[in-house]
This record gives sequence, C-alpha cells and structure tokens, in this order.
Amino acid sequence: MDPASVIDDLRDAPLFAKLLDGQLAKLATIAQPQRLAGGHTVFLQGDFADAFFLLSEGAVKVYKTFRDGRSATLRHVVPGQTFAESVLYADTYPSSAEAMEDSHVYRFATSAFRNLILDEPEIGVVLLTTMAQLMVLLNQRIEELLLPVPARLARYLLELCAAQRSPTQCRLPIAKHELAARLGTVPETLSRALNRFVRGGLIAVENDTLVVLNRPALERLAQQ
Amino acid sequence: MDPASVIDDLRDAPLFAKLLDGQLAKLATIAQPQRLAGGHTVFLQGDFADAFFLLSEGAVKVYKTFRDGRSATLRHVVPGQTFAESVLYADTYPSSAEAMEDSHVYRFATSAFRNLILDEPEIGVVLLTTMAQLMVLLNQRIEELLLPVPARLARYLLELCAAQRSPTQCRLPIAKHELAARLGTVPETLSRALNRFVRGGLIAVENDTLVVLNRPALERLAQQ
DNA sequence: CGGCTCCTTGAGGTTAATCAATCCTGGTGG
DNA sequence: CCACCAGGATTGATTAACCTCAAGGAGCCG
Repeated sequence: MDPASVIDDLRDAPLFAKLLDGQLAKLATIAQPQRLAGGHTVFLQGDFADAFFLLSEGAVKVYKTFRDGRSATLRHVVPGQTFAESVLYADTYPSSAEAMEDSHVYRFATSAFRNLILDEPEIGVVLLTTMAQLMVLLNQRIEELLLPVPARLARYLLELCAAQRSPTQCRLPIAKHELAARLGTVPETLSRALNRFVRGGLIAVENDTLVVLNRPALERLAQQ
Repeated sequence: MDPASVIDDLRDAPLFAKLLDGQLAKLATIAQPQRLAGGHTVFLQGDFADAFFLLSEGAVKVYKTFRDGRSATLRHVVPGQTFAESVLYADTYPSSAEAMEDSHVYRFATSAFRNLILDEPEIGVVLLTTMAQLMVLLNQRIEELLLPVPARLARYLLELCAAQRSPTQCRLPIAKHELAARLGTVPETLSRALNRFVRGGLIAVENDTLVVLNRPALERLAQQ
C-alpha cells in the first residue's frame, strides 16, 4: 500500500490527528494494513495477543461470549478508534472482536509500538489519553450493568440522541438484537422494555427511528 | 518531606520499580505526598478532577454510589498501585474513592505529569502498561457482572487463593458486606451463596478463613 | 409461494433484591 | 459476673426482574 495514503488514514483518525507529519510517518512504518470481510473474527477471547488495532473503515464489535452462548457487547468500535489496547499489558485477548461489515484496520505489533513511544513520546501521551477515555467508558458499562434493564435502555437512548445532535430524535444504528447484547440482555427483554416506554408515552417508535416524547421521565428512569 | 524518601517510596511501587534513578528523581519533583485518615474521602464521583494518585501505604477503595444508596466497589487499591488514572482523559472523576484505613498517597497533577512523560517517555510506557492492565481488570469485572452471584463468588474465592499462594486455603481480607459490594450484590445474597457452598461441600468456613474442599466443582461453577 | 431472519408476544420458572426478624459477638457499665 | 446494647451477619418470606422456551407475525429474497 502507498505510504502516503497510510499516513492520510492515520491522520484522519481523531486519535492521531494532532501528531506532526514526522511522527505520523514513523507511525506509518509500523502500521500493517489489513482488510476484514464482514462477519470475520479479528481475534477470540484467550487468543495469544501481540498487536492492537486501529479501525479506519467499517465497523467492529468487541464482545464477550459465555458457555451458554449468550454474549455481551463491550464496544462498538467506529472508524478512527483503536481497540485491543489492553494487549500492551496482557498476552492474551480478554475479549473477542468481529467485523460487523467489510472493514479496514491497521495492525500495530506491541513490541514495535513500545519502541516507537520511546522515540516519539507524543504518541504515548495520545494513546494514554485514549486509554483513559476507554477506562471511563468501561466504568460506565459497569455502572450500567448494576442498573435494571429499562434504566440501561434509557441511558443508551439519551446518549444516542446526544451523539446524533438531536434532542428528541434518533435512529438506532444497530439491529435490535445487537442492542440487546450491548445492554447485556436478550432481545425479548429489550422488546418488552421498549414497548413499555411507548405505552408509558416516553417515546414513539417507527422502525429504527425513535422520538423522545418525555425526556424528563426518561432521564429520571436512567438514574435508576 | 525528604526527597530521598519520596524516591524510595516511588521505587517501592511495582509500577515504577523499573525506572532509573534520574527518572525517579524527576517523578519525585511532581509527587505531592498526602496523608489520609481512615474513612476519609479522597474524591467523589463528579468532582472536578486534575490529579491521579499512587497509594504508598494503607488501603483505598474505588466505588460507585447510586441514588438508592446502594454502592458497588470497583477496586480495592493496594499499596504500590495508582488510581484515578482516567483523569488523564476526563475532567471529572467517574467514581469515588475512600481511604479504608489511615493511608499515605502521592498526588500527581495531570498537566505536570503530561509534561513529564514528554521528557521521560519510559514513564509513559510504564503507565500505559498499568492502564492496559487495569483495562483487563475492568473487562473481567464486566464479565463477572453478567454471571450469577454464585459464579462471581467462586471466581473471587479462586482468585483469592491464587493471590495468597495457597491452593486450598485463604482468608477474607475484607468484611462480608464489603465483599458483597465488591461482587455487586447485597450481604443477604452473599450469605446465602456461601451457605450453599458449605452445604454443597465445596468449601468450609471458619470466621474469615475458608478452605476449598472441592476445587473442580468451584471452577465449574465459576464458568457460570 | 416457501424459506429466511428478525422481532414480538405469551407463559412459566429461576434468580436475586427487599423487608423484617433473629442471632451472634464484642464492648460497656452496673 | 452478668445484663444490656449496637453492629454486623444470618435466616425466612415475599416480591419483582428477567431469562427461557415456545409460538406467532412481518418483511425480504429466491
């Protein structure tokens, strides 16, 4: 692949946007471009781990699976974000990752990345900040799991509206069964919860578009 | 406080053990020593955040509180560990921290620390590794919360035995109601779960000491 | 039209939180 | 020495949440 286009891809990632050209060039030398077909598994929980990834195109989900086949989504990775950063400590992946559609990633080998940081500390600070952000996110996930399902759903919807810059309307970016996994529950329970929201006049639903009718009530519910 | 003893304290922390004397000296210049009385709150969820901490003596717990007064412990911080690293990204603390006994910490202001990393990238790599480790831990916590209480308890006990380097015996380092919070449940449920373990012949309990009688069964249960 | 997949609805069972009562255990003071 | 108390820990009964299994729709594509 053309080195210049790699550098462009890296610069497009918010994570690396602030780096100087020289720093990006060095980063590019250790970035291994990789195509992923939709549905393809990037790695499985427990796999030997020596690299983390930057998603440049497509969509990837990071999830955990259990004996009984149930699975819970930890993150939906969007382009510009890294995933599997925990490889910098562990030598096996603590969760699995799968491409949800045809995607493109850059692979960074742990050891090469470590050396790069010593050379260009700015990159280390950038990744440190990203990881701090992820820790806040994981913390939220934990907090959510201690709340009942309707509260988790309310939180998700409010977040979604905020992310889509609309106070009252949003579109579900993922299928309902994906959302159920993201909330740590099953489709049936999600369906019922949504239904109760509609009957309670909190929201209106049409296909994957939904409108917030009673935001205060939704916010109250999100607290617990 | 004597600079040399600060450096010694920092070197004693596994986190910083590998740093060179010069690096430790620089780190020491931005480390603010601080005493904490037992029961004292270090910071509260939502507080303005501009510093993270290294615990050098005592015990600190990081926890979340909910409207209904329920609380869940995220971490029991032991000497040598840092906490509130997420401040490197966020400007408010995502959880609360409290000294469980008389303790001593070093406070690191975010901005000073960021500058230090640019000067001494080695320190950045060290913290990056620590945060990666914490992310693995948070991942485990999430995984646990999706399991039934007995499975969480089994995992905790097995971990505890491993940590105390004894295959069959361990002592609870915290009170039962603390353990309940750590497992994301209530004392009543914990009590019943322990009771069922005893009646099932999985473990034997005497005060805060417990013996693993049927490790395979416990491991099976830990899977779910 | 069949055969998909996804979503919804219903009935039933299990888990665990809640509320309330009781039981320890260590400390206190008569 | 013993009654008494306060706190945590246990036990029981009840209730609510939510997972499971099973059975329907609804949309989509060959």
